[in-house]
Amino acid sequence: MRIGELARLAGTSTRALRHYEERGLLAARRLANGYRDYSAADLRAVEEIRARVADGFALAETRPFVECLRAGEGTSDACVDSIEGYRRRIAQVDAEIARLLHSRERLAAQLDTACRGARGQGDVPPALPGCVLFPAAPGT
Amino acid sequence: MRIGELARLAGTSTRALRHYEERGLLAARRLANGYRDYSAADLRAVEEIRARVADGFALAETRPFVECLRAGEGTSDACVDSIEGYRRRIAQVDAEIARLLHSRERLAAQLDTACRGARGQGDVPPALPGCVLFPAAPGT
DNA sequence: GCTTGCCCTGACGTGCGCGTGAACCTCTAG
DNA sequence: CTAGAGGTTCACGCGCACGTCAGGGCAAGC
Repeated sequence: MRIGELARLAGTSTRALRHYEERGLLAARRLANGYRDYSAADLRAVEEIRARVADGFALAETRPFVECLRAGEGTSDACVDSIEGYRRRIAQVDAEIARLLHSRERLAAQLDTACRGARGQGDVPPALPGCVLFPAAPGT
Repeated sequence: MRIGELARLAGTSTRALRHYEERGLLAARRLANGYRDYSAADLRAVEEIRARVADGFALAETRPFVECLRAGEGTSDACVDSIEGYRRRIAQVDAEIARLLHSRERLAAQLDTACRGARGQGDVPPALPGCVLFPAAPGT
């Protein structure tokens, strides 16, 4: 198939596919007229890339998964490198979540004190806008 | 005080302070020789900016807080705009946390199936590296 | 006069995943 | 024959918070 069809099937853009090629993640055969020619395996590769990127992997970090695909024929995360990749990414995600939870606590505290001490610019209504009971962070 | 001292006191760089000025967040008097001259109020303003940025506010979004400082003399979040800012940011943080939690679930599932089905490149030891019991996400 | 340390104003570099033309070629249908 | 849809490479733009030169001036000690 050609680049437009692959882009549609993978739910992305032709520009992205060319970008993957520039980064060495995707190699296309060429037709006689110079057009890129992709196979079903390439579609799998692109889906793999998109899936990893959607979970926060950088493009370069998707390389082991793609190479594993090429080697393993069909399944993606059958390689040892993939396991390391998953673990590292999970650790990053956990760190980020922890950071955001702390940040949320600080923000909620600030909102609280702001609501108590707010004088406003001018008249402040008895019920301050946005100072209602506030739900907790997701996952807590 | 001059820019170097302010940067040290606020724990940031002179470049950052000039950047804040470019963005209209910080206005400095000038000495006869053209050097920037800052006051204690400016230090408070910079601390406010840094605190907001540390909690994920964009530079432009710190403006209401800084203006509130200038108006309110001393306290930061006494203005109505601040409350709106806190609420919006908390909503963003919650959305981001939710996104990361979903991502983490997918990653953990992937890691699990990878650990079960891993063939590896070559010999795979009985205990796969990185396939130990894995802790849950923070805050769950 | 020389060094040293601080300050000044531009203005480009960084990281990253593409978006968005420009200018051109290729195939197909009417 | 011609339009139109799709392909090609090249290369700049973007967002954002600064880092990092480059090329100067100012003040103080020796």
